[in-house]
Amino acid sequence: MLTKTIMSSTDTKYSQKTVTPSPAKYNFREIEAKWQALWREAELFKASEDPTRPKFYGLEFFPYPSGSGLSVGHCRNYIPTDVFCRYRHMNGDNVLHPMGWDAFGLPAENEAIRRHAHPRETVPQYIATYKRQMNLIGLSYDWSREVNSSSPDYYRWTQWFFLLLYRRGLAYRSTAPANWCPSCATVVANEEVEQGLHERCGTPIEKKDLPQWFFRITAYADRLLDDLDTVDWPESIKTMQRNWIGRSVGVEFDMAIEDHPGKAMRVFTTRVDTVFGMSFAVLAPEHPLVAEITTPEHSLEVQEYVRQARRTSEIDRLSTDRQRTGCFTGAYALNPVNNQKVPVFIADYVLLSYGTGAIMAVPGHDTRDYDFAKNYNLPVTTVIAPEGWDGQTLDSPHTGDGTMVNSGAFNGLSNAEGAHQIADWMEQRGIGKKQVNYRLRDWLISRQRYWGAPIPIVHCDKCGEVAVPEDQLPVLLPDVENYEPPGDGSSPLAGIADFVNTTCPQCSGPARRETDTMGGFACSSWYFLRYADPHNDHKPFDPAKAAFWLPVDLYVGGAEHAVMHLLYARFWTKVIHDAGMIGFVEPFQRLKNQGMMLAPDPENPGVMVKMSKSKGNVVTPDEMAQKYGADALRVYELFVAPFEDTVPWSEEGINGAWRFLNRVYRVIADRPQSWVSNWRETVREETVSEEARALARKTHQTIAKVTQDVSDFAFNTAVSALMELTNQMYDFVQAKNGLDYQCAVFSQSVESLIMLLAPIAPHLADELWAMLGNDGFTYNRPWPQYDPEIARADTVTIVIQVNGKLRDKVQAPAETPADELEKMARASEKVVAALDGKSIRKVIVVPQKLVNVVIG
RNA sequence: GGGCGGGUGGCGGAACGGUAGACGCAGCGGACUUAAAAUCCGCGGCCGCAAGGCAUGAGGGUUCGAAUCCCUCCUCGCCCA
Repeated sequence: MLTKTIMSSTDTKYSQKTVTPSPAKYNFREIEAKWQALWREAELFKASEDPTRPKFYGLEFFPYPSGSGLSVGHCRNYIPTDVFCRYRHMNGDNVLHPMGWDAFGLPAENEAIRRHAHPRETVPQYIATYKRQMNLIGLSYDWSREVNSSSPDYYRWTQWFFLLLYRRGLAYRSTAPANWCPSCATVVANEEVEQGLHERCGTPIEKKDLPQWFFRITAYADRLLDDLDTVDWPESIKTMQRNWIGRSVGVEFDMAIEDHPGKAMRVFTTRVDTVFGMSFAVLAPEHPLVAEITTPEHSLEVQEYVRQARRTSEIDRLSTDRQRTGCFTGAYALNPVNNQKVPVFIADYVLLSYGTGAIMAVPGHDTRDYDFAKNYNLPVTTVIAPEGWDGQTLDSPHTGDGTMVNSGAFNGLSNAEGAHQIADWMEQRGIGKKQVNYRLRDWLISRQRYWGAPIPIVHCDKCGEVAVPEDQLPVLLPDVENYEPPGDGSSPLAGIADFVNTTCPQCSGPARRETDTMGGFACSSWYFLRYADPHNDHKPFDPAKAAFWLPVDLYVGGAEHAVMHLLYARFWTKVIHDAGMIGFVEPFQRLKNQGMMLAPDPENPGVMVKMSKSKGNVVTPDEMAQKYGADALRVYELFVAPFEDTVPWSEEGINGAWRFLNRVYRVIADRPQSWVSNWRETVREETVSEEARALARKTHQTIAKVTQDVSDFAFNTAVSALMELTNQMYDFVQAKNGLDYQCAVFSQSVESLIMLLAPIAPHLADELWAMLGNDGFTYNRPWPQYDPEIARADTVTIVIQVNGKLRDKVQAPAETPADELEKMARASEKVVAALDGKSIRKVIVVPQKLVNVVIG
């Protein structure tokens, strides 16, 4: 009886209860250590830059090295990307596959504070662990290009890019209510707020007015949207980005306020086609106009409502299953298209931060307005008639398309056409203006934290805000013992006099340094460029080198970064392009998101949850490499499910992968004498027997299948094809009855299997290749090519159906013509039996596949 | 509430509109073994002695033929609210 226990990584002795694979003949520990050393010695994965060959740049998301190290869950990203890079190299590409560390930022700092250890100490330790684990599972990184975002020779250039954005008017400082995380004691970007909570620590986000640095990403909103059409990304990620940018086209217009000459409320609407159906108007409670237009008799009530709204989170305010509340201001506004007087309300479902913070309300055609109107007994007018409308007021809002009614001169038009005409008409008469609105806000980059790149700005009483000259970069992060955030909204750097006090680069007078640091997303917005030229002391990168390697051909990481990192990196890329440093506008050509790895939740038996240190259900690659080998871990992670799918961890599964590798090892290593290195010269004349032809056919089919599957990221079916080939090689060997033999056909299969397996289980592949007397690494061998002639089946099974139901099967030569197949089907006893007096109405023939006899 | 994905054996999963369940895990039977492990061979959706029938979340539709395409519904996951 096999039972599994998860061992701690320090426990090298197996308990009696664990699955203990017999070492058999496949000594993976020895083999893997040996080949990893040889690869390192040969600098095998150092990127070559041969201009006569194509380039391939494969990259994983910039990892933040955490104290818990890598789990087998993280490997679902690294292993497939590694397979792909190795595959491209065997196809003759110059391959760049670099790795580095997103070491600045909140996670590293918070972890350091929790452990009472300085990030300067902990980060290098964590990096060493990650690096050791990555090498342990055989990842093919060019470590000579390793970067670390917290190192001055890296963040010097992050600061350089900050100044580039600053010079181009894309970085600015402004005081605005910002998302404040009280637990992290810093402001954070919109993108880091999830359901009103800080996505890093789960603390409810508050609003705080502080002077903050922003990047003007909104200036690039249209390009960020449009260029999505040019990249090969999962459609879901593109949709998320489009939604996040949230472009909406509409009309902005002013409404005069009765008894307040000169005052107007400006509203934004995406449904100007419904403007004739306006029955009231709504201001956001925080709107500055509220105080000015509220009549004395409504003043108390309005003030109370505003207080309440300020206390309510945006999530609640926008929630659809909440009662729509509001409060009448006593004021009236004029609808400019028909001069109708409408009451002005405040309501918390209107947000000051979106559009103009004021809306026209059309209860006939908007659900929220409708709910509100019902609560406050406001009139509902139908202006877009659904098909077959009987002229009665509808008892639910009609939000779809229709024909315009009750809309003056525009009656009878389709609402789509009406929207255009009304917008034009309003523009002509100077009433309104077409306007594009975005949900996207500028990117808040300031952090009141220690562990980040200091913002390279100096504040001078005389000169104001002054950029630190480029030759004075980097602005070094001071080495201090105490870096806990003071919590009052100032940065820990603000308390360090040596850092703060400086001279103005312009007038040389006394000045103060900016004490905010940049959020971690700045570092990860350009690291993929640095890998092209990681040691450049004069520039962030040499444009020629960037032109050679970029854009990234394949970018692999978790879908959780769908918005933040990917949007920011795209933005910086466009800015760097506009500055003339690169020739492309999208950094990542092809994007892939791996699925999560789940593990049992120790607190809820039977429930699978994401593997995490806090849950205590982490399985490490170290344990698995020790027990089954890195190659088995790689095979298992590739085989278990499609790359994008979430899967549960299973130790039985990796045991199966290990068994497969043993079968591969034995089928080759048990009969080295059967290997003929010159099989190419004799293989044709040898494939005369049916079994030899079958093996040759299977081999070439497998080459075709694995090549296609790896290109498509369908690693699970690629592995299963290799298993099938291995099984058939055993069949072939058994047919040889254990005799000593030399065989070109078998050698062809052996070599193909080794090479197809090389990106997947590289240690074993190199070992087997060397065992057969060959020199060098499989990494440097050409990828096998298949011959469609040999791969083609010469006999096929033809399925015979009657009325679409399977009735019989016959074997036929692949090239049997359709009329011949039909004859065979009509002759089938099963067909004759099914006919039973009925007549054949039709016969469908699909050559090489089936015949369907339709009777009735 | 909206958007995007999924629902196929005991389990992970295969399947250009054309033999549903490849490959693997677990299971069962056998060989080898003093015994076990490992390995090897074989069996395996459900009902039925069989012929055959029923099967890809449920129900409709298109088609000679649907896991696959269309509609309605149920359900799970992710993202946005």
